[in-house]
Amino acid sequence: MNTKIRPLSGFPELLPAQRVVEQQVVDTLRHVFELHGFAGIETRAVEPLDQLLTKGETSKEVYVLRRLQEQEGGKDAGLGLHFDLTVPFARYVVENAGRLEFPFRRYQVQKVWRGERPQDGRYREFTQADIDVVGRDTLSFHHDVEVARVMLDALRRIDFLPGFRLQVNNRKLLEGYFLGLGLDDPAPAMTAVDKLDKQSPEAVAALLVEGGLDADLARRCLAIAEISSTDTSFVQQVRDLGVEHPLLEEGLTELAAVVEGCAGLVGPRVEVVADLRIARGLDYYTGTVFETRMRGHEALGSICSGGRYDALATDGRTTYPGVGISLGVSRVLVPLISRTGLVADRSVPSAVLVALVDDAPEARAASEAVADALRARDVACEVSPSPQKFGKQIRYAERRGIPFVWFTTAEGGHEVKDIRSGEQVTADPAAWTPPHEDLRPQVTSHDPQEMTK
RNA sequence: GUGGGUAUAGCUCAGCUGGUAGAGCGCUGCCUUGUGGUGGCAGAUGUCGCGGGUUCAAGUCCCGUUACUCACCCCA
Repeated sequence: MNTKIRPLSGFPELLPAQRVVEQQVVDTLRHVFELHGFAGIETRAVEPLDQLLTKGETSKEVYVLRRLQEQEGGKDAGLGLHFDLTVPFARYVVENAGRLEFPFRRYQVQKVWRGERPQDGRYREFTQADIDVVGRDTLSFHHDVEVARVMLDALRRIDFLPGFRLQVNNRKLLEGYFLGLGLDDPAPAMTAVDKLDKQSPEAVAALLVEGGLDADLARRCLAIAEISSTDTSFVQQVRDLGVEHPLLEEGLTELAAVVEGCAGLVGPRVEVVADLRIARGLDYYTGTVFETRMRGHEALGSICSGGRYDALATDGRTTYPGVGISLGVSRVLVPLISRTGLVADRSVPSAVLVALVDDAPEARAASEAVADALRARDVACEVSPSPQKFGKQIRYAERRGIPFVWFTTAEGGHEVKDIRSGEQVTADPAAWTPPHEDLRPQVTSHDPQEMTK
């Protein structure tokens, strides 16, 4: 074994049959995003460091750019690889505000980089798929509902993935509740409540008491976090806690609207729940917040998150409020691929291998002519690399998952063989087409139970 | 950044209290002189992560190191 060449932790790479899965996911996302009228953009991979760090405390996670052949007095410092797509997008909006139409709706599928310690489902280089809607000065609330609906629509169409549970909350609701309880600063209570996912209520309550709350108040803070419902019944449950505050009312109304607005997309693979624990660590969220769990893989954490941010982008005079949601493409796929063996049924696009009779140039030309005739009708195919025995050529196809092998007979006739069934029939290169399902690589869930669980 | 685990063939792994390396799968060839898959036969492949130490002798014990991995933190 060559010890010098090893995988780099946190930088996943896929084999061709696995890459097909990722490509199909991205294709579907793009298709659905465009169906909903979102325009695609791509931003540069690097941003000025100060821009990247406006988001807060994550400075250590940014990869700083440095040239290996640095000139004297080189001034490359100050650039870093972006660690999400929201911050570069906010910069892009401000930079191009004069040339964009608002509200501006865009999708963006790109690699991002984070210097965190890698783990299952956590990578240092990974792909995110974002959709956001940004307004100038104001942005209607109904876009909060819209981005959730678009993402759910996309996810439910990727039918080889397990089911999802979208968990929604609203920061106004939490903040209003905590203010209504009499807390001076609701922020610590919000981050504490967010930890209920991993820590026991007792531990979180202890955290709050450490922060200066008395035990009873801490308990009341946690009371709201225990509430969740797949319909709007959470509203009454919150009211029963007997806390009043205008912000709380606003949050309740908005959250109820998101739950109701997404109801039409709920189905066997899509669940929507108002979960009042969800607060999100990032501090720029101001209203709606989303997290998403993948059924059977809850330990991965949220695979799709986002929310409302009222002031992420500003040029000092104008602010551009937005709402968006971000799917961790790598977080969804890489664990699925390695755990359940999710792959396409072939490692090449070819639906047909055109066999080669002998080494003569005319033989290759004849096979290429067949291949070109097939390609003219969008049938992906390739000519056999060498005129081995037909058994070997068939095996070449089989190894790659190519379903059909094309033979030209000595008399100039044509036959095509389905190597799965062994059936071989005469065929016309100018007319024959494989069944629709064999035209492109197919992805099927390795474990069908995953989908219906 | 903090703490634990692991490192042997392409892959998954075995190797007991130290005696110079194995299995399954995969791969190559032949049985099968131009139609694969099943079956039979034959075959190839390892600086046992790296460096040092103990020992007559180290894959095995000790130290260091690197990588991978899991948990915390944080997040997609």
